[in-house]
Amino acid sequence: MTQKHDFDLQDFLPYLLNQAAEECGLEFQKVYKQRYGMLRTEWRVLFHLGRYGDMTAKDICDRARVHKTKVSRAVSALQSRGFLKRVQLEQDRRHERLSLTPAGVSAYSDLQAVAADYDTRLTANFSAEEQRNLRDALRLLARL
Amino acid sequence: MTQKHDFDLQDFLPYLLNQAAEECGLEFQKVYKQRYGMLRTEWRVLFHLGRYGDMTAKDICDRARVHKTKVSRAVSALQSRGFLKRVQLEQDRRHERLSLTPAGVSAYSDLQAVAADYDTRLTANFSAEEQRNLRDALRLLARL
DNA sequence: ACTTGTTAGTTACAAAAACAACTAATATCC
DNA sequence: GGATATTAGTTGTTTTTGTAACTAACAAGT
Repeated sequence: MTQKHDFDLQDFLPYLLNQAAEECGLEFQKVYKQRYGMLRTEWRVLFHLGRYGDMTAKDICDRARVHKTKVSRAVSALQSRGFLKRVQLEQDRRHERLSLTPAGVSAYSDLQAVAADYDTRLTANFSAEEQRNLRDALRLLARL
Repeated sequence: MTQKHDFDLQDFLPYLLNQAAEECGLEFQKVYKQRYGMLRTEWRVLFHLGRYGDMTAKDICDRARVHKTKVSRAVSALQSRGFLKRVQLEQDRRHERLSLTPAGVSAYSDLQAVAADYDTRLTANFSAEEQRNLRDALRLLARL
């Protein structure tokens, strides 16, 4: 019986993407975990608010493509640790505007700098054009 | 106070990689989940054995960079559903050689074809050179 | 032979994620 | 105005993962 072996697992894009994402995520994860005890979704919520300004949990769900239960729990955790505060909107009391506290802003600034650094290091071996092509391709694949 | 906003979250490579991996993994995941009730690690173990031939759990751990507990559970699950069998090696009874059953080979063939198809569709919008560059970059980032 | 160390794999328990069911507020249709 | 549907967000339960401790087999030095 002859096997086909059309392609290698290492050439399968979903697999490759996953391996790369896992490898690249690890180091940064250590930082926000050890320095602030944050989970991945918590860091993402923090980053959204820090980078794009106040918004509701729903906004974050849509922008980051994270399920609302994950965001809900991340928001609770961040609030209980004093990184953000919630204000119910008067015009529609279902929504609540989330905004970072000074501690939140400070954590964001710190982590954002680490992230920027790390990103630079990750792509140090790529030319400017290669970097652009890579990010373009990834954005396309991610439908962002 | 002026914010720096060095970069966008969507330009942060670990984030981008993650979003792309998640998006691209979804569709294929549905297939192996619905068609064979497999988990991600189970599909990977199946693929390793189908594509690269019999090997031990440890070999799979090393090649796929998966923790041994995950592989152990995946192997048990695949075995209990009749997709693979284990044979303890005589020269060293700590090892066991894993090999696919006919049902396992059949599932592999099927899923492998689906994967090949899907990969082709994913990269349909890229030129041959762009595809090569993308995979090269990802392999580099994944340290594969 | 016998302590010490290492390796392959499993098991048990804790953390995190996925999924579904729920509440409360608003919108819509009759 | 009142039943019905939607929407934002939460809570509870089940899967899945991560971590650490464990067993069994072997290796190596003394």
